[in-house]
Amino acid sequence: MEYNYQTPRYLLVIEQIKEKIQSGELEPGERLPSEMEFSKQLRVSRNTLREALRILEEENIILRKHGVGTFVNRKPQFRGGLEELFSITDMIKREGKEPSTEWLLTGYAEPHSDDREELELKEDERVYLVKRLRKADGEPLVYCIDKMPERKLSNDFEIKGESIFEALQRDAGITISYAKADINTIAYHQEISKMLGCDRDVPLLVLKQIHYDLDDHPILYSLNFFRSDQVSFNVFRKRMV
Amino acid sequence: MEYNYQTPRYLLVIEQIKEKIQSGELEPGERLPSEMEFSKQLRVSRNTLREALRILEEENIILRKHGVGTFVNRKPQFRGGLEELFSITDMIKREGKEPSTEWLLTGYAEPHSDDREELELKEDERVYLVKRLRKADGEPLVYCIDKMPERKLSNDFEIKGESIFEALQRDAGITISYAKADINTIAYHQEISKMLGCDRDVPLLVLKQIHYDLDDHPILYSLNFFRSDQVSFNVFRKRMV
DNA sequence: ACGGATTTGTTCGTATGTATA
DNA sequence: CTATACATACGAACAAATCCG
Repeated sequence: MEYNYQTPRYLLVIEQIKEKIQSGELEPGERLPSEMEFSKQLRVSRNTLREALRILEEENIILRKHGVGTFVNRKPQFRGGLEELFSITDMIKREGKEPSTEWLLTGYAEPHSDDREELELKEDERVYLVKRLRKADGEPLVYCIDKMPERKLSNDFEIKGESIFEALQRDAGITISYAKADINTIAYHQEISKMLGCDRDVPLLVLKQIHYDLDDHPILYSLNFFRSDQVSFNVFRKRMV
Repeated sequence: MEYNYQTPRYLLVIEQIKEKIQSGELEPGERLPSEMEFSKQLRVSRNTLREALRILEEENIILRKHGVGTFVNRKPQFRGGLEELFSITDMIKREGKEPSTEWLLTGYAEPHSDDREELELKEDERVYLVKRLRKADGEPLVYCIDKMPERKLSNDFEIKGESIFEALQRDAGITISYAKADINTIAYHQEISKMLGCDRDVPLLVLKQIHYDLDDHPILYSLNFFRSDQVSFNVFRKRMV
């Protein structure tokens, strides 16, 4: 066989695969054909294909799993700027998707030790607890736990189908002014991962926030669990010298 | 046996376990005794112990793995504020630990397609590539990949043992002024997780940053992979109405 | 709990084109 | 032109991880 070394064959294979992804022939998350089959399709040796895959993996375009297969990487499509308190509703709308919320639980509950500390609760004070699953076009995206100190709320405080910020404003006359956010990640959570409908190998981004009112009192303690294959956060960072 | 129902027994068990963690008898990451054995130790039934564990898991103090065991959760000890461009060295020093850096690679390399886009590279332009492993008291904490466009640097540009910001300032007269940061997470990375010495179930926090100079030109493209059991990020978020 | 099938990971051997001294 | 080194390309065999009945 004669070779044309103007451009090496594995580079051509890389372009072919990228094109298949661009054109939608290979969708994010989808499995590529097995190396054996794919190499026949593309009319190159398995080794040449593997060299292409090696580079695509380095470029973070595909993900290879030993004994399982090779997959097109999903890129997070929802992005939230962290400088501002973003509304998850807006984040979803910005992507042209339809936001919806599944209300799992509302009502008073006993606080955990964390809650007591973060919300500066008094002895025996309960919290108003809200658990929600928020979706984009019906696909679960975030699981939200929100807690508010009982004493800050009116007796008949209730939330139904509206934003928590709005309910606090209307029912208790409280304006949220800022929040301290903490970002972390967990590998997998039995319940939460299941509710979000994501596999064992999709970690969750955890956004833990304490919201304060205009008088710097802690009002709202939020835990948000985002699907990390759908969401990323971004920040503008200034250099202070 | 007579019971004292002033406080239910499982709450006492919770306190006992928390105390063991506080006192250091149980260390973060350590496995608790099996439920059978532990319940004998604490002189309660396995069910009572399980009720305590259920709550501790809900409070995120322990982690239970089906068929494996129960573990004390590690709390991230290193925290980085995202508003400012923090130095990882400072982040480590702030915790009273000794920072050190293992230089894995420095030199020119071919850019990936991402690099080309983010750094606005010219055709055939290479990047100066730095790979480092940064440690606290000898323990790996972050794996860093940094890339700079060739054309912005002097011919004899070289980095050895100093900060990249300093080297850019000294050798190329470039001042980094701000950065756009993107936060995400990946479940596991064969090489990187191994280098950081963390298990399959510790995800990595990924901080992807593009740094700009005073003229808003992209100068430095950084990928930082943090051990998520050691590090968390925090931000102060203002409400814009 | 086990075995077999599938898939990726690794390492050989071999051959050819390109670049350089 | 030769000798050498290197990157590219193909094929084959085996190891290791995973999946499924």
